[in-house]
Amino acid sequence: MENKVLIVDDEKEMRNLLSVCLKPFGYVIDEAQTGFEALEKIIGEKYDLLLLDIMMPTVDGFEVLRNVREILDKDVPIILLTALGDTDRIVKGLQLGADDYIVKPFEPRELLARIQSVMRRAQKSGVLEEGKFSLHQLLFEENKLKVSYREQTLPLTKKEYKLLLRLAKNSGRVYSREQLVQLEWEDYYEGDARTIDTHIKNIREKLKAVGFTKQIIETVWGIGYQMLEEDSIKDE
Amino acid sequence: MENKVLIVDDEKEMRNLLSVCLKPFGYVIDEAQTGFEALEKIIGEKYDLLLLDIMMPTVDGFEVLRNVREILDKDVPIILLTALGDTDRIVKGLQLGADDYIVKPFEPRELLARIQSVMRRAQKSGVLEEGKFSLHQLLFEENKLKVSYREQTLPLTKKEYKLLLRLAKNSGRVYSREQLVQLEWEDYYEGDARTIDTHIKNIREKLKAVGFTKQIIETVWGIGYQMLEEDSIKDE
DNA sequence: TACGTGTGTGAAAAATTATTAACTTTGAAT
DNA sequence: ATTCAAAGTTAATAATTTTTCACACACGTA
Repeated sequence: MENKVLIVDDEKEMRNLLSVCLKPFGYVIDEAQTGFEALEKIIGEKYDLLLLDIMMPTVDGFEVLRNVREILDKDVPIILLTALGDTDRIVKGLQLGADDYIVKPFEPRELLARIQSVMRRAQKSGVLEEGKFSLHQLLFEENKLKVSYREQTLPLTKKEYKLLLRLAKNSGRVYSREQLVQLEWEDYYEGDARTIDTHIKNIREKLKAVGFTKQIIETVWGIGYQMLEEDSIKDE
Repeated sequence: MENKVLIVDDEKEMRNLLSVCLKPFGYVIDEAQTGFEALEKIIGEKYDLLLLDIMMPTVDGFEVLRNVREILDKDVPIILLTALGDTDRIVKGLQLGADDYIVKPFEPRELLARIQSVMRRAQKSGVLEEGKFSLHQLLFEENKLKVSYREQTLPLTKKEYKLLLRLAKNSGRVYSREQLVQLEWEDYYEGDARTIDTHIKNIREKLKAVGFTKQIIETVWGIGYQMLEEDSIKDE
């Protein structure tokens, strides 16, 4: 597989140096001398990595970074080229969404290591989309411990979230209060299982608060609670 | 695909009735008259579903249920056959790990619906194994919001968990305090980003408390924090 | 319809978690 | 070696979450 790298730096020497370091490892190099040129190239082509000098005349690295992240290519890995000790710019760059930075002058070995690391991560992050699912129009994002309905996030507490997640992941299954308490609470729980009632109540309330009115958490009289299955026409 | 069902009931009539209900839908039926016989059969063969009468002489349904769940087949779907209004036994049964129950006398239509529902769930639950990963010998179980090291669960609070999860899922990436605060906290956060320091400290402490001594959360001086990548030999 | 339980609900109490602030230690740069 | 700023640490305070309790209400049964 061929990785295309765009080197953005106003100094020709630096571009050459980077280029020489990378070519032996099979990277396909493209260069831009100004921020403006870089943006043009990125519009025209899909790169696998950007090596971006911060300090350049007119359109500087931040400008490029911002444009790329906001419009052009939200996900391309970006490594900043910075001057030694310039922590202010590094922090700013990382905050703008750069993936990593490297200080000039750099060890070729380190450059390679960082590039590989960043690109490895970029590949993983595609898979990172897992853990999302939706049920009854509710969107569950497990990575963020977030449940939302039409863009509105439910402000769930930890226990509420766990409870709702379990019910959702096992929709259709009936749980007794005792089971829920044992399953979700660390270790063994001595107290009153009716604390579940209160949590259920609060969850239902928070659902209503975002405009979600369907009663998806059902009370099973004498037994406990269950979340309705997606397609269920209430049985019994 | 052929689904094998074991019907466990001491009354021949009931076994026949169930059998007649299910056969037309392609289920392959096997029967056991006693709890003991049921256990023998389950040892000898893999079933896709158990229909289990609770009240039987000698070895009752609970006994069978317990044995199956603890030793023989932890995951086979089990539907209890119970008498009307016998909520005590139903609750106990569900607590012992039954998936559902049906009261005698039952509607064939309902029986079928419940069977299908339970089996659909059983298939899903295989996929439910997602969201587990490990890093540096730490086991992350996103479904349970749990992180553990050698079977010991870290008693993390919600924010600690989120923080650790994010760092872990993006190991190698450096985050500034500001980024972490924005990413993990709902809405916008006005306060001091150094609250992150305290959280990091507490996480590190909890890691030590379970005997995990490697320093995987690194401080990047002047910038923020990062989790080491799995295989990284500390660069720079 | 009346009864005995099981559940919904609101608010107080208890417990836990998150943040802040002050102080100590560490690291980088001169 | 000295200095300054950043990070570690601790403890107090603030905020939130969780549990409990009491009472109202609903459900199934006689």
